[in-house]
Amino acid sequence: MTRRAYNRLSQDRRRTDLLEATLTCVADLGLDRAGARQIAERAGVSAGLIRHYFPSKDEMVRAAYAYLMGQMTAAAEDSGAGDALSPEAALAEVIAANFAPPSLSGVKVSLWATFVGRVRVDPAYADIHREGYREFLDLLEARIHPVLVAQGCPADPARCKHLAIALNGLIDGLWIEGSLGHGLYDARRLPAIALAAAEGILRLPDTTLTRHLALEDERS
Amino acid sequence: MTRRAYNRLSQDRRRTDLLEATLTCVADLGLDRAGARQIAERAGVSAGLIRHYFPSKDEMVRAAYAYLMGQMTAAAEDSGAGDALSPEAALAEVIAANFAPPSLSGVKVSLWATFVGRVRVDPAYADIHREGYREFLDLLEARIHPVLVAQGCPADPARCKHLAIALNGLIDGLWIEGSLGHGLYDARRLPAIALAAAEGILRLPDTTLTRHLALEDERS
DNA sequence: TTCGCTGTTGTACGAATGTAAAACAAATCT
DNA sequence: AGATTTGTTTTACATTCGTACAACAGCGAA
Repeated sequence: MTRRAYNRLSQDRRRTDLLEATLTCVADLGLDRAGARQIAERAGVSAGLIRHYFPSKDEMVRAAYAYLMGQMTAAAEDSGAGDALSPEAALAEVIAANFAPPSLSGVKVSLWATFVGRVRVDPAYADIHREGYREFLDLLEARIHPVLVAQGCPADPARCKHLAIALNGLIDGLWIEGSLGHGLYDARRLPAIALAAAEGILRLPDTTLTRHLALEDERS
Repeated sequence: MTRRAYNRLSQDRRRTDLLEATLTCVADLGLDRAGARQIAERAGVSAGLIRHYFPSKDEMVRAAYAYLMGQMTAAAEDSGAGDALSPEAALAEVIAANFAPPSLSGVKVSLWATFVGRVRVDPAYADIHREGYREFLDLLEARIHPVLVAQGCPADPARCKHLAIALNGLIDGLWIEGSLGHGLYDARRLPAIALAAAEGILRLPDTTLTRHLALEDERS
């Protein structure tokens, strides 16, 4: 029997190919059915190669989780940091970005949930999760503070942190249910719902954040 | 070799034993390592018995998810429905119940997340999830409406629904992060954070909900 | 060109998986 | 008490899993 033709790829390229194939398989099949052979096939590679890049399949899955979280937090940190926006617009953009593609994605939520299911059991997953959560919390806090001072609201660190925790909860919960697409309501209303709720949580005047909705629609 | 001693149980008892063993195994080991043999052992039963109660192991896992969601929604519907509380106190209780045991639980979040990870791929999981989500949404809406009218706020159905969606997101997100116990802040502050944020989302005066916090502490 | 290196494939193996079906025992019925 | 039913265990089997390892092939260096 003749061997399969193949071409050598750079280490980094092959590695991320494997990681992305892992994510695709986990999202499509679930953690239990995402076997080494299927991941390798999806990456266009034979199964034995996995052990050449990762000490074990479990470690590869862990690395895939870290890879996913890295992508997501990087995307979050990019949003609302572009030009010199007003503090209110920047905060609104960070919030609203979670309710439009690519953040709003059934695949991403499936992966996120699958991995979160292991946080309690596997310390490595717990570390990755904690790190991602902390980064997003810090980002929110940094975006909240200037808005509060600009609006003349109390902005002591303790209050900012509590508000960031609440805002993060709101975003997470809405993002999950919205991305799952259960069809109980129109997901296109999520940005408006989220921004209005954020206004309330921060005790800002009406339309302080929601008035930046139309701008984003025009820009896209 | 002598056979194992055993005693017959009622069908319902054996069934729920198997379902609870399934949940324990999934929470402790993850979906992939929760094998039929381990679940059976945890239920004090031999592996072959599973097929006597469920057409397949996958169907048993699905049934375990439905069982878990049934427990959780039943617990949610009980909270704040006891005696003749004020609308504000009833709403506060429904919200705060999510941030104290038994709702606030690492095991429950792990299970919830693990199963949500299959929603996108398996329609049976999607149905169970949608049903539980809808029920909690309806419960929140029913608790929100009387508060709004009592406070003289606008309470049309569309607004109530949007507020329920936002409030559910807030609760879900805070519940997840709080139950995972990442140690980034003291989880005992969650009820206060959640109630204050809910006040803001509903645009209620300060302490409308939070003043019911002390009462709950005293009662327990 | 030839050599050496290493990324890659193919195969093999033990363990674990879900499931089927036979053997058995405990309760129920007559 | 004996017969019957059925909940339960046991054994068996085909499959799949993760992994180890030897063989091979592409590529740069000499």
